Amino acid sequence: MNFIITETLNAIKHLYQEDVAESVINIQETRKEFEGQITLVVFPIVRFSKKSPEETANAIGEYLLANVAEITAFNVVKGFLNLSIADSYWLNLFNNELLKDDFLTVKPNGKKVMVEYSSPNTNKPLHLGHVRNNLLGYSVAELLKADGFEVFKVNLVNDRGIHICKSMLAWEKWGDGETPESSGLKGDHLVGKYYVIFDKEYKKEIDTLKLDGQTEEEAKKNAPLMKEAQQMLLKWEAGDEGVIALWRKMNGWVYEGFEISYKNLGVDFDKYYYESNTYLLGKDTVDEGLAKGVFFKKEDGSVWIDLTADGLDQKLVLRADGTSVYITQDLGTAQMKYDDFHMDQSIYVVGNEQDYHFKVLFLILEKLGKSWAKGLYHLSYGMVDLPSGKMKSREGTVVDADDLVAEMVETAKQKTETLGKINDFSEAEKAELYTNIGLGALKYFLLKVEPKKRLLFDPSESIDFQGNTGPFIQYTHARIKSLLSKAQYQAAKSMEQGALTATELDMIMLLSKYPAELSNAAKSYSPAFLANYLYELAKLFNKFYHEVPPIVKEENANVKQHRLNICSLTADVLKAGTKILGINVPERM
RNA sequence: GCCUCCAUAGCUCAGCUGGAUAGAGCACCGGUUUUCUAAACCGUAGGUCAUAGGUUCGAAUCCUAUUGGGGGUACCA
Repeated sequence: MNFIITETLNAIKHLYQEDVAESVINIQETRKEFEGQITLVVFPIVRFSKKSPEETANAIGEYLLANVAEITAFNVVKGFLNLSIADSYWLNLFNNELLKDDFLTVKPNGKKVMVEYSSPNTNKPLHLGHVRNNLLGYSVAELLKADGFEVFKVNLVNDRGIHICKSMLAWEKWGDGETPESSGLKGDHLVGKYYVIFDKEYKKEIDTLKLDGQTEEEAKKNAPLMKEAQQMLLKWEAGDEGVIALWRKMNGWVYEGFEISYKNLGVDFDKYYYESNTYLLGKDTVDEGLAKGVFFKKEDGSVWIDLTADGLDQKLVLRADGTSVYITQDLGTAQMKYDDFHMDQSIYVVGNEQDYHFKVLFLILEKLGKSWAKGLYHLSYGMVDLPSGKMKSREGTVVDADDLVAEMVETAKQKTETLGKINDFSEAEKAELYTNIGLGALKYFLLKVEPKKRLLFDPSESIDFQGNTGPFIQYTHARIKSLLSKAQYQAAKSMEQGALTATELDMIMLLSKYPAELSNAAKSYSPAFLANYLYELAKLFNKFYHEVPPIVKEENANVKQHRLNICSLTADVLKAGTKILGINVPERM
């Protein structure tokens, strides 16, 4: 559409002897209720033409009609100049640009980006909140890959700390030797069970202490279980063999469980980092900061940074006893990750409850003069809430990831069976299809919403399979594939030179926007933009499909080839786009 | 208290860097299958874009304040 901008600039120069900036030219798609495809908003030009909007629009319209071959007509509504572009222009665009092999691919841009996501605690199974994180992280990584980046997906596993010791302690006390093998419970669920047991027993102790006259705060601190857990953490840090062995065993169970969950969700990682290896990092960075005068030491020996000039607070970066806090570790880990990969950008996919933390972290790294600090980005996403409020692992008010996936697949199975279209599938093919549809529904449901918005999930209302959903897009793809196969489609340019139907034209315009939509989604780190585009495309295709007479029976070979080309490209775009969302589109469903 | 994010149809969400009469899906009501997959298509209905100001030729969009909700807030991660 660049030629319209150029020609409009020419028009203004010719008509009003003004050289105006390109930003003055405001082009948009023509609204459906008016004639034309491209609309020039003339209000910004009025101050140069010194004429009324209508007069200006008409003058520019006349000029464009006379001087630009592709423009076949125009009309003016208030300050809007609606331009009709020749069908031949759209057909050429379609045949020469959109049908090129590289239409769906972007050249490598030579930049490296790291996406850190998932980052689970090893004391409980994944729940719906983690699912959002995983799908978002995976999808953003794929999005950046599709936009030309070299991408590293990493998972920083929180495998140590007091919360891990809680489930270890509870298992030791009440586990009675239970293992995933002995009870048949998935490893992460088994460990999670003891985390809950700890909490329950801990609360009992608190209640008892409170009856003895202690305050809530005192009781929390003095509860024997908590003291024991803290003892255990000290032992762990001291390298106590028994504790380490137990820790290895239970973490091993969790990893086996996570492996399954990750596989079911279809997410993967290029590298795992473990906090048990990184929790001591960052002290060098603290020294560096002190040497550079970025940090300062208080009388008690604790190290701080003063960010009040930046509108933030004073922040502790090292405790008086020399032990790390969360941010100490993150400073060190950030350095290590950069040393490992030398990436240009680094994305942290972490919930919005940590907005402040990352603001501080990035600011500190910048103040330390890290050249790579400007490439850091916190992809903050909203929590997934239930109608009853926040999900809490300890209280058992969570939607379990494994259960949810299983439910979705089961629903897909029931719906598919009811429709009875795939009775000739093998059992394995059926199972694969149910998985793809169930997960397609779940993934689309979570990804179509802008990341930063909080998400409400009502377990009593099942996720839809109709309308603006994953299965709708999958269905559209399957339908096209079936059509192409019936028509024995062969890829080739068509010689069609006739008139386009309105919907055909809309299809070409919408298809042509794919690269820009992709790139915009990548720049915004928002799979939601892509998801919404794909939905729009599928929806428009279904309208097109319904409107045109059966293509398979079309007698005009050029028209037939042309329409099949539209179908084929639509299927390709849907497939490429959904792949980025982690959704598989079936050939039949 | 302070910081920050959010608020659009009964529900779940779109609405890109300000542009024409604010759009989808679900749910509701009605229609479409001797024609390429009806998980589809077409139609009816549904709105004071939280509220009040401001900037602008023009505001759901930008600014300020207020209300409501989420999150954070110096030794948890």
